[in-house]
Order: sequence, then C-alpha cells, then structure tokens
Amino acid sequence: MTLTAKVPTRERILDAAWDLFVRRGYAGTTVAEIEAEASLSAGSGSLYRHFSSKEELLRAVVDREVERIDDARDMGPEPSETGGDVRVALALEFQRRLDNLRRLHPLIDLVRREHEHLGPSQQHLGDLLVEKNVSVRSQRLAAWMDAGAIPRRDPEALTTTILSALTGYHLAVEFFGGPPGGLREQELISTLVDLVAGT
Amino acid sequence: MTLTAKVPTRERILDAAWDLFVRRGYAGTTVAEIEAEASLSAGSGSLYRHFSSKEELLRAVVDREVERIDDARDMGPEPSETGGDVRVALALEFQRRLDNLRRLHPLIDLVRREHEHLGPSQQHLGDLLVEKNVSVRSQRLAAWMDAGAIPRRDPEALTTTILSALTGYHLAVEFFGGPPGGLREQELISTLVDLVAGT
DNA sequence: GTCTATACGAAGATAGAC
DNA sequence: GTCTATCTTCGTATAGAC
Repeated sequence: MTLTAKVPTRERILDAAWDLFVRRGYAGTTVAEIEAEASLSAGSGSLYRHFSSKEELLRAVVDREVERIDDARDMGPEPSETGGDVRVALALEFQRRLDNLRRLHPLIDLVRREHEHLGPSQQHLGDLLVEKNVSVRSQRLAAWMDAGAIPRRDPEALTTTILSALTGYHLAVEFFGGPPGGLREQELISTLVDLVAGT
Repeated sequence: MTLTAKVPTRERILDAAWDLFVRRGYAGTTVAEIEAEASLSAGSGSLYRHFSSKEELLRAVVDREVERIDDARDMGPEPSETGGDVRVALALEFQRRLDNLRRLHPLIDLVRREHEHLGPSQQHLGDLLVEKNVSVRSQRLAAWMDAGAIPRRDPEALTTTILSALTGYHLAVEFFGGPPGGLREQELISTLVDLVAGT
C-alpha cells in the first residue's frame, strides 16, 4: 500500500506559501521562493496559473487555516472524570486554552502582521478565538456558581478576564521569548485557579 | 517670543521615520517618503548623509523611543490619597497600567512587527515593560497582604498574573478592534479588583 | 499547465555639481 | 549637506513555446 496519492499543485503552493509566510512574512517572501518550495521552477510564474496575484494567495492561505481551526473546534473531553473537583477541572481548562493558543499562534501572528492585506478574515479570526469561547465557558462557570462550588460573580466578565490573562501570558512568552516575570505556566494556572475558586 | 528654533535634519528624519514606520511598517515605507516628510527632496538620497542605511535608521528610531520610555518611567503619584482604601488603590493602579499600554502601543507594535531587523532592542523593551514593573508592584501587594488588607498569596505570581490579564485585554482590543467578549475596561478592572481583594 | 525568457516598475543606494 | 540624475538590484507579473 504505497499510497503516494500525488498532491495537487494548488495544494502544494498553499502549503509552501503557508510555511514561508509564517517564517518570513508576506513582504519577505518572494513568489519565486514559493514556486521553488512547491517544486515548480523558481521565477517561472507558473504560480499565476493557480492564483491571480500574490495577495490573493495570502488570503487563500489564511482562509484555509481559519477553516481548519473551525473544524478542530473541540475543547477536549468534558472534565466530568475529574470527580467533580472544581480546582482540577479549572486547571485542565486553562491548560487546554494555553495549548490551543500555542497551536494557533502561527496563524494569529500571521494575521496580525499582515492584516493590511487581509480584510474581513481578521475580524472572523477574532470571533473564532474569543467570542464563541466566552459563551461556552461562561455557562460552565455559572453552573459551578449555582452549585456553590465557586464564589458568585458576573460569569461573562470573569470568563473574559481569565481569557485575557491566559492570552496575555501566552503573547508575552511568544513576544519576549520567555515567561513574563519568570512566571512558569503551572504557577499562572495555579494562581488563576486560586483567584477563581476564592481559596 | 517666536521661538522657532530650527530642528536639526537628523531629528526631522527620525520624526518622519517614526511616524511612517508606525503607520505603514518598515517594508511599506520608502526612503523617498521619509525624505519628503522630513522636508528633503524625495528620492534625493540626502537621508544617507545622516544614516548609512534604512535599517540603521529603523534601529535609531526604536532606540530613541525606548530611551523616552525609560525617562518617562513614572507610575504616577503614590495612591496614598485614597484614604487607604485598597480597592480604590488597586483600581487606580490597573487603570494606569492600561493607560500606559495604550500610550506605548505604537512602539510595542512596531518592535513586534519588525523584530527581525532589530536585534537586542526587543529584549530590552521586554525588560522595561515587564521585569522592572513586577518587583515594584509585588512589594506593594506584599505590604497589603502583611497588613491583612487582601488575602495572602505569592506576591510575584499574583502580580504577573494581573499584568498578563491587563496586557491580554489591551492587545485584544488593539488587535480585534474592540474589547474581547464585549467586556468594557471598567468591568475588567472591577473584576480584577474583586479577585485580588477576595471579595 | 509548466517551462524559458523577459517586460516593467519600485526602491535602496551612489556620483558629482553646487 | 542638499540637490539632480542615475545605477543597480530585485520582484511581480506576462508572453509564448511546448
């Protein structure tokens, strides 16, 4: 079963462009380099048989990645197997969010850097990353408040505040190459759990 | 007193480049445009009498702005006039941090976008924005814990967590053009105060 | 639909007069 | 130390053969 289904040229171009745009940025990547990485002759312009311009290619790349996120929208298995321990459930949820941010960072960074070429894809990404998350997580928190497991507060404000903290931590790590103030990931999670659970 | 002290050409170039790099990015700004904005002849290359290359100019621009931050390093007046109300003092401190982030955002954004051209300036900026802040703020929190005004926790972990939340909120606003989850600034501050004060 | 070859424009940088 | 003029390189995009 040497299943070497040959990848269509258009896909190879998208793969190559995604890789190069992430690593070197839009302006820092030439069409010739993309062609070479896609096993086309560098400088031949064969790319233009598949995309009408370099900018259209960028938009196609971003749109494809955003679609993939939407497909992969799972927050992992429900933490019911934590034996109902709120602190453990919270810690798992925060951990998953940080993992997700790490996984999505190349896309987030690309969209941020090249937003001038992108148009509506940017707001769309914002919706995917934040808005849809808030409602789901708020409901879970509200349920715990109702059950008396954590102190009662505004669930949506609390959710967004937590998401901001996790996002800010992640961006500081990526941006400055290390955790802000030397705070390790487990310490951040533990601090947030303490704050939310009101320990 | 028509004190029109004429600004040296080098300064005018730095001003022009700062403005254009922030608005259009490094690659999106041409040397000719910078010359025009600095009241030199566009395309003349007169800029090269003051800077040996476009990249050196970028580094000079960033370095000058980083210096200005360091000079302006004040967290505002001590909040002793709050009558010792911890909640008010905390809210003021968080508010000032958000104001500072807004004020510094053009520089943060520029360094982030063009870090490939910059070298050591980036880590330096990280130090200025985070590291030095953590120690000062941690001590203040520790004092309040000693006084029993807020629950006792690890002061440094708490400080960094709060700074992450404020930074994440700020970046989400700048990035997506609006507050994450519709959370207004005052709601974020109030939520953080509640969490820290253990209300 | 991929190739070779090239047109075309943009932009960084230099030369030399003043 | 600023100007006009120009060199040179590079990169997007197109033309036309196969």
